[in-house]
Amino acid sequence: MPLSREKIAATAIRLADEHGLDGLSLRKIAKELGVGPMRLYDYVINKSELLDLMVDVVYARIAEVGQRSGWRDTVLAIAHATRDAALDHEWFSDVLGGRPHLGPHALAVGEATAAALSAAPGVRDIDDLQRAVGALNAFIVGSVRREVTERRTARATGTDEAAFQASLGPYLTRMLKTGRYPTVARLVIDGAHLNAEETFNHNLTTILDGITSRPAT
Amino acid sequence: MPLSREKIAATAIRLADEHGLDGLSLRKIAKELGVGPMRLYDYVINKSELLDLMVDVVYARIAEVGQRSGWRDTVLAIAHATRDAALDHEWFSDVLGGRPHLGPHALAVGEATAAALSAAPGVRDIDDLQRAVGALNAFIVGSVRREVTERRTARATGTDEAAFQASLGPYLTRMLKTGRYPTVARLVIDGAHLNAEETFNHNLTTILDGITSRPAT
DNA sequence: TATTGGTGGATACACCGTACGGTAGCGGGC
DNA sequence: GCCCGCTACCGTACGGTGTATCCACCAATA
Repeated sequence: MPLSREKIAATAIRLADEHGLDGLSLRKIAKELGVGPMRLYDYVINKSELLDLMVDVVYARIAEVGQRSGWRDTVLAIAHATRDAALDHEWFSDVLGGRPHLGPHALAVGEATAAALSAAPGVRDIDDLQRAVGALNAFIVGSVRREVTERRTARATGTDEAAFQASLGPYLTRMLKTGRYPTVARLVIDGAHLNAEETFNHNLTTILDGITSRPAT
Repeated sequence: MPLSREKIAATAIRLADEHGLDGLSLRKIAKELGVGPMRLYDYVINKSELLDLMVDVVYARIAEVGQRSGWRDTVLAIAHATRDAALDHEWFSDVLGGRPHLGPHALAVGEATAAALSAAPGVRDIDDLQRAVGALNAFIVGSVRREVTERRTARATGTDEAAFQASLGPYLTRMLKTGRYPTVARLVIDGAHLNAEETFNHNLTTILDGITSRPAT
C-alpha cells in the first residue's frame, strides 16, 4: 500500500473530522500513516494544497447527487448535499467561501448549479445568472457556517439549559438583562425550538422565489 | 501610556490589516508595543479572546450607522456597513460566521437588524423573524466572504489578463477547455465586468423582497 | 528595617510547517 | 559483469507559534 494523494487526503479528512482543522497537522497525518512527516511533501506541495485536495474530495460527494428533473429540484438537491457534507465534515464549513474552489469536482458542482439556475424563470442573461449564482451560494455558505457554529457552541456548552446557563449564561443573560437588546432577547428566549433543516429549507425557497420572481429591469 | 485591552486590540487590528490573520502573532503584537509577549496575558486570556475583542471593535464601527427612517433603509445601511468594514479589514471576513459574535457591539448590531426586520411586512411572529434574520445574515456573510476571497486572488494573481493567464490560467483554462463546464466557462469569460457593490445591492434587495413578499403560511 | 505583594520579564516547553542533506536501491550503458 | 546515475525515501534542523512557570525587582506597609 504505497501511499498516494488519495490516501493522504482520506486520512487527513478523517483526522480533521475527529479533531477539527486546528488539530490537524502534517506530522499527525504522517504518524497516522506510519511515515515520516517529510514523506508527504513528495505528494503534496503545501499544507494549503492538501487542504484543497480534502475540499475537492468533499465536493466529489456533493457532485454525486447529479441532475434532477427540474431546475429547482436540482438546486435543492445540491444545496442539501452541501449542507449534509458540511454537517458530516464540520471543518468544511470553516473553508467555505474562504478560498477559491477550483478542484474538478468543485467545478462540477458549480457547473451543475449554474446550469440549473440558467433554466430558472427570471434568469434572462448572463448577468442575471451571475447574480443568481452569487446570491444562492452566498446564502448556502452563510447558512451552513452559521449552523455549524451553533452546533459547535451547543456541543461545547452542553445542550441542556443548566450547562448553558453555567457557561454562556452569566455573560449573555446579564447582557440581555440590560434591556438594550430586547429583540435579541426575545429571539433567544422564545425562538430556540425551530428545526434547523426546516429553517434552511424555508429560507432556501424564499431565496429561490426572490430570484425567479424578479421583475424585468 | 500603560497598555490596555483597547490599545492591544487596536495594534492587533492594524497588524492584521497589514499582514492578514495568519501573519498575526502575540509576539509581534507585543514587539510592536515594546513589551514582552507574556505581558499581553495580563489583559487577555487567550489569543481567541483577543480575536473576539478585535471583532467587537469592528462591530462598533458597524453599529455607528444607527437607525434610519424605515426598516428597509436601516437594514441596507447595516448590510453596507458590514461589507465596508470587511473590505477595510479583510481578516474580519475570515471570522464572519465562524464563531458566535457576542460582544456588546455585535449584539447591538444584531439588535438593530432584528428590530428593523421585525417591522418588515411579511414578518408576523417570532419564527418569521428568526428565519428572516437568519436568511439576511447568511446572505451577508456569504457575499462578503466571497467578495474578499475574489479580491485576494485578484491581488495575488495580478489584476491584468496577462498575469491571470500566467498563474491560474494554465490550470483553469485547461479545465474549461475540456467542455465539461460550459456554463461556468460562459460565466468566467463573459461575466467578469459586473460591479461588486451593485451586485451586492441587487442581491440584497432580491433577498429582502423575498422575505417581505412571502405568502401567509 | 524587614516583609510582603504585585508587576514586568525571561526562560522553557511542546508543537507547528517545511528546507535541506544524505542514503539505499535499482535500471541502463559499457 | 560492472559501474554509474537517478529516483524514492528518510531524519534532522530551523525558525516560528501559543502559553505555563519561575524569577527579579520595587513599592508600600508593619
